[in-house]
Amino acid sequence: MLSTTSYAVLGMLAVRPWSAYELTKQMRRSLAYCWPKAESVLYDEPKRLVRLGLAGAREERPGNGSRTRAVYAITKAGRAALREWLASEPAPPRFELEPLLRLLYADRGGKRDLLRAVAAARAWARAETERGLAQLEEYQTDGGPFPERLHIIVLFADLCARLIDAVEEWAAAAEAEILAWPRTNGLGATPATTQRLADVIDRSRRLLDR
Amino acid sequence: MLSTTSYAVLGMLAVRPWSAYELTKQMRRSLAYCWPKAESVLYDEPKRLVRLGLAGAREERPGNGSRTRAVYAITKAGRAALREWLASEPAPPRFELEPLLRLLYADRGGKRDLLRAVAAARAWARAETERGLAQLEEYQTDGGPFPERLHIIVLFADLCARLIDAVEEWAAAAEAEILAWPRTNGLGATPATTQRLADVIDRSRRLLDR
DNA sequence: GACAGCATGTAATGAGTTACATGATTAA
DNA sequence: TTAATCATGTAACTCATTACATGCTGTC
Repeated sequence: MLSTTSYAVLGMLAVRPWSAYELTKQMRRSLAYCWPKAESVLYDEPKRLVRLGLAGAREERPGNGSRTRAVYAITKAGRAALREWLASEPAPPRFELEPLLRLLYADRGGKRDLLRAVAAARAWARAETERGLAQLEEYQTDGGPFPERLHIIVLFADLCARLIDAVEEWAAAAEAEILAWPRTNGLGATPATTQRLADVIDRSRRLLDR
Repeated sequence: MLSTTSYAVLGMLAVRPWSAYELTKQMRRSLAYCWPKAESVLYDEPKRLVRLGLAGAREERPGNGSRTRAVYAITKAGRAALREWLASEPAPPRFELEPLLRLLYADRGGKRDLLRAVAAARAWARAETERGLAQLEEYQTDGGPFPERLHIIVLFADLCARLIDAVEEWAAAAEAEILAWPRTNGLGATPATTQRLADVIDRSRRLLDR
C-alpha cells in the first residue's frame, strides 16, 4: 500500500531526522542515483508517513526567528515497516535513456541530430562523474557526513560510477562510428556494425560463462 | 505538449504500421530497454496520436473472421513532428535501481536481506543477458526483422549490454564483499571499503582525463 | 465443451511533475 | 533597496500502472 518511494523517504528518516528541504539536498547526493524523483515528493511523502504513524513531525523555528518548518523523524512503527520492506523482494532495475530512444529512431533525422543526442549522453556522463568524484574525495579525506555508513556508501557509489562510465565509454565509441556514417538510414550491416555485433555477443557469452 | 512517451510510440509507427498488440510485442524487444512503460500505454497513446492527426487508424479484420482490431500508421504530419522532436535536446538518463535503494538502507536490515537484493540484481542481469543474446544471434544469422536498420540496432544493443554487464559485474563483486561483512551496520571504512573507494576514484579520474 | 491462453481493449486509481506562491536572507 | 537566491510549501494536472472485461482459438 506504500509505494517504493515512500520507503525511500522512510529510509532517509531512519538515518536521521530531516526537514523537507534538507531531504531535497540529500536526495541529490544519494537517492537521485537510484530512485530519481521531483523535489515536491519530499514535501508530500513525509506527511503521508506521519498520517500512517511511521514518522513524527516537529515544528521548528530554526535559528533566529525565521520561518518555521517541519522536521520529520522516524517512529518505532516506521522502523518496523522499513525492516519488513527490506526483507521483501526488490523490483527489477529500469533504465530511462532518452538519448538511446533518439538513436532508435535516428534514421528519421539527420546525423547532426543523432550526434547531438550522443553528445548529450556523453556530456551528462562527464558531468556526473565530476560531481561524483568531488563527493568521493570528500569521503576519502574526512569520511563524509556518515562515516559509519561508508561501507554501504562506497559500494553504492561503485555501481553508480560503473553505470555512468558505461554511458561515457559507449558514447565515445558511438560518436566515432557515427561520424563515419555517410547518412543515418539504410546502412544495415556495415563492417563496423558486423564487428560491433560480434563484440557484443562475445561479451555476453563470456558473462554467461562466468 | 506531447510527452516523450508519445514520441516513443510515434517513432515505432514511423518504422512500420502496427496494431496495439504488435506494439506491445515489439516494445519488449527494443523500447523496454530505454523507455520502459506498461503495455496499456500502447493502447492509449496511438489514439491520442490519431486525435492529433499524427497517425491514422484502420480497422482490420485479421485472417478469418476474428475480432477486429485497429492498425495504426504514421501520417505526413506525424513524420514532421517526429523530425522536429529528433532535432530537440534530449533529457538526461535516469536509472531506477531498487536493489541499489535497498543497499542504501541495508544497515537497517540483515545481511540476508542485502544479499537477496544483490542476488536479485545479478539474476536480473543474467536473465537480460540471455534474452539479449538470443536476439543478437538472430540479428547475426538472418539480419532480424529490420536488416536495413541494423547499424542503429547494434549500436543500441551495445549500450544496453554494457549497462547490464555493469550491473552483473558489480553484483558479483558486491556479493563477495558483503559475504565477508560481520554485520550490516557501523562498519565504516573497512580495508575493502578503503580499497574500493580508491579504485572508484581512480576510474573516475581516468575517465575525466580522456 | 471446457479450459488455458492469446488478442484487444477500458476504467479506476494512484504516483509524479510542473508551475506557482510566499517569506527570509544575502549580495550588489 | 532592489534583485537574486534560499527555504518552505501547495495545487493542478498529466502520466502511468493495475485491475478488470471480453471475444476468439486451439487443445485435451
